[in-house]
Amino acid sequence: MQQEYSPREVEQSVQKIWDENKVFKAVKDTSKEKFYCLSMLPYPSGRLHMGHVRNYTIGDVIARYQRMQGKNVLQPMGWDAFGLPAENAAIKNKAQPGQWTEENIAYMKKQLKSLGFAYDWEREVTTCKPDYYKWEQWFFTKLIEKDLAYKKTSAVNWCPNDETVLANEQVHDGCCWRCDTPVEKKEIDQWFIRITEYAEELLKSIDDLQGWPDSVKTQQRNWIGRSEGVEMTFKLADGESGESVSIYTTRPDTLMGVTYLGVAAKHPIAEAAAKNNPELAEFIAECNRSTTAEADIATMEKKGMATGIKAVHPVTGNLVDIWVANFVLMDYGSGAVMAVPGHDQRDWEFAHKYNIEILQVIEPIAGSELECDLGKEAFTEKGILVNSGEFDGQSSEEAFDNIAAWLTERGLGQKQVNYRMRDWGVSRQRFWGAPIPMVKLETGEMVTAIDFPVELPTELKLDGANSPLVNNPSFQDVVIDGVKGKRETDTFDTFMESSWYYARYTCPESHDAMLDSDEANYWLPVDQYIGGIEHATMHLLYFRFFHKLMRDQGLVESDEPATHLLTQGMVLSDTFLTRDEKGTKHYHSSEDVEVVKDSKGKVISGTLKSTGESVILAGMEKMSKSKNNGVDPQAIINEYGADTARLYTMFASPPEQSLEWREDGVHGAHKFIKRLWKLYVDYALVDVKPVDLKTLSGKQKKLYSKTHETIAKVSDDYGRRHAFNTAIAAIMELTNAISKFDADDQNEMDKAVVKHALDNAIILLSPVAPHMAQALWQASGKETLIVDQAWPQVDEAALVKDEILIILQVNGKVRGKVSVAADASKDEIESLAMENENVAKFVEGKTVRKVVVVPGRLVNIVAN
RNA sequence: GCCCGGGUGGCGAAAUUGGUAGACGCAAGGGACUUAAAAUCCCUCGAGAGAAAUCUCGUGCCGGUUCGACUCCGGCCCCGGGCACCA
Repeated sequence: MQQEYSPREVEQSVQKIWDENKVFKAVKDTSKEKFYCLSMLPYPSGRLHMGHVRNYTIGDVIARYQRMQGKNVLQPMGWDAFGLPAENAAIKNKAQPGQWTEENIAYMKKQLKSLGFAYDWEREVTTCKPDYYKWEQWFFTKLIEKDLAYKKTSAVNWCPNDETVLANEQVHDGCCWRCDTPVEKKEIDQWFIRITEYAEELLKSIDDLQGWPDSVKTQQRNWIGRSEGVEMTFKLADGESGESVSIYTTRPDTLMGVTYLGVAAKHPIAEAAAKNNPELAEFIAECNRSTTAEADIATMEKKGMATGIKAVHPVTGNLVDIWVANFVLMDYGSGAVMAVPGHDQRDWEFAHKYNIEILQVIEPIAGSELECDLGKEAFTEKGILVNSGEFDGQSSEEAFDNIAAWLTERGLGQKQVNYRMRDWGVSRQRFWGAPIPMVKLETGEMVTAIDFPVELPTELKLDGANSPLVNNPSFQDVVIDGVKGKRETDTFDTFMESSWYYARYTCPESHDAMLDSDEANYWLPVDQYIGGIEHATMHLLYFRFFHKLMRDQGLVESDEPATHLLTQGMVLSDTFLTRDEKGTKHYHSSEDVEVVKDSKGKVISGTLKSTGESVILAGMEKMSKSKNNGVDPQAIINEYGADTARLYTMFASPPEQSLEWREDGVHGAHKFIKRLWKLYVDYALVDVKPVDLKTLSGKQKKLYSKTHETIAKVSDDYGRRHAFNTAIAAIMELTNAISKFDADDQNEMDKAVVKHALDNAIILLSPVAPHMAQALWQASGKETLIVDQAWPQVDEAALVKDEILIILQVNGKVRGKVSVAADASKDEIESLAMENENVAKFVEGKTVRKVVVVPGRLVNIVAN
């Protein structure tokens, strides 16, 4: 055994043992409790980043801990291999996206292996391979059969110059990222999956997700956005051609306050009105010069223009103007809204701007402190109806039901439950994705493909912005039952692949079915899912939805894909920038910056090493290429080893918080490993007798108790709290106690207590730093692997305390401390408190009003 | 704009159910070892006052509840994540 810690040698030799013995191969075994530990699969962008290291270390610590609890653990890994970056790289390098992706996977796999994660690599899934996506295509055709998938028109970002569809990411300040042309909205035919059919179940079963964070569950509830309201129609005024306008409102009680209707620029009424109205046509064109991103739409200036068309108020018969409004979306609801400026703030602002009548139809309940001044703002609370004819005097709640009933009787509307969530658009006009398995026959009929996979050509001709699948006869031309047809050239949204990969891991070798139900139902649901908080709604909702779809297809039995979820925070790092004459920002790597610290060590300024120019300290930001503040995990692994990288990322902050990367901290983690290594090697081959609590001396008992307190703390932190940072802090405390313990070479029991503490320290640390723990384990002569070692049991007797420290307070302020027998009575504690000199000083001259005794903790004397 | 988080020493953080604010670590300062540096080891380390005991202040800001608030409630400020074609 080496006296000095050498991570490179240790890690290589330990990884070799794991590989050669297939230590992490997972096999179904009904005699054991299973534990499926899953980290979100990476997009193969080229190299691992620190976010990956953090995500996968969290998963690995949990997986190894659960294995040592005796469970049959499955921890797989794979690649979310379709996506936009491969297309961009392919166009840039004039190469095939598949080849670029494969090279990235090979490199990143090597990096993952060097970090020592306990993956069963035999289950590796790569989503761009036909044997994976063919089942997704097959499944889509099942959804078509059940009418859970359909085609409709929907808006995309369109660059009129390049004549191509742009992702939101490819739109910069409303313009195309390539040619800077202002982006327009364009309606095109696309495929959708009816997630709204499952909205109610997706909402209700959130309550069953007890192991999911509340923040994610709340975000999902709000995303689904269930509301109860009334759907109703406004007929167009006499003499107007066209149909009626359908709207939905959650406030039918304010119906009498409607003074106008708002419709989307793409609404048929708006388009019809624009035919003879060039000014309106120009306004509609202006509305279409925007992106499809909701954040853009919600923050843009609210604008509108009257169409000149009027609708009839269903109750009063009054005529109300129909306006085109840029904040009404065609893709959401019916593309029209009723506007009540008296009781909706956005409508109020719009009415003010365009001088539209503002009516009060709700007043505050008598005696309430709410103010209603429609000259200042809308009154949006519920209250009592006024100016509402036969509904006057009713409460908002009563009027909701009565107005709904009134409309229902006359066939003008009815109560309806609505969801904010929209159907899932899965069409992408891209070439690096799974082809959507649909065929348009020459008869005009749209049919599902019958042959799977519908394979993506491996040699794609890239000659510009358009998809090489379009106008590509060798891909598109097909004959189904003797009828010629052309294949769909859109590919699937990559969220499709990442919605079911977790199930495929359970049976990656299943060649005649999407899933092998025996395997899937043994391993599923996932017991612990780990990934970034940024996936709280979209991915994690599609993931839940797909599981229910697969259940209803008879592929799995459970209702939810994962029982526990851990969402890890981002990895941030120092950002440095300079500005040129134009004010353009230039980001600089920390390696190129010389920092200046004040006397307390706080960084106060910095200069560029090359030119001496002073830099702006832009604070901690998410590591990214664009900010030039990324730290390459490979450099850390090369310098300090994988165990240090793992230890630092687990110690620096709790997993759910963002992690601020500091090289200094990495160094500190490395120092701790070296210290524990040194302590251990001296004792590695010391042969000791078993420890018996009853015969221990005071100092021995203290270390033995500390050992068992640490076991209890670390077990709880790993298993229940996922507080890896405090678990490591506890192991550090134990290590400090070991090094302070002055063992007598001649005292057998001294050595036994120290060895006991050291053995436990490395077992407890092994999920985080598995290589060094295994190497030390071997060094002490053990032939089994530390990962197969049973997790240590707490000796409860060692936790029993004879004396307890009691805090003495006067009026809530600490005035002293006293050690009392663990079984001291309240009265005894109270009198001990009164005897304390400092306490007496503060009570003197005052009357004791009350004494609060919290057993085992404190005494608070209230006196004045 | 809407939804969800977060804000504690010079820094990362801890305080698990309302009960000692700052565990553990980094940086910094002092010391030991060394020709020297690195490495390692020891000591100090929220601010202010004091020789010390100890006292006062202190968890983004303002207010409230409580014997007692980092923790609960109301209002505000700032930072981050998401908003449906980045993944």
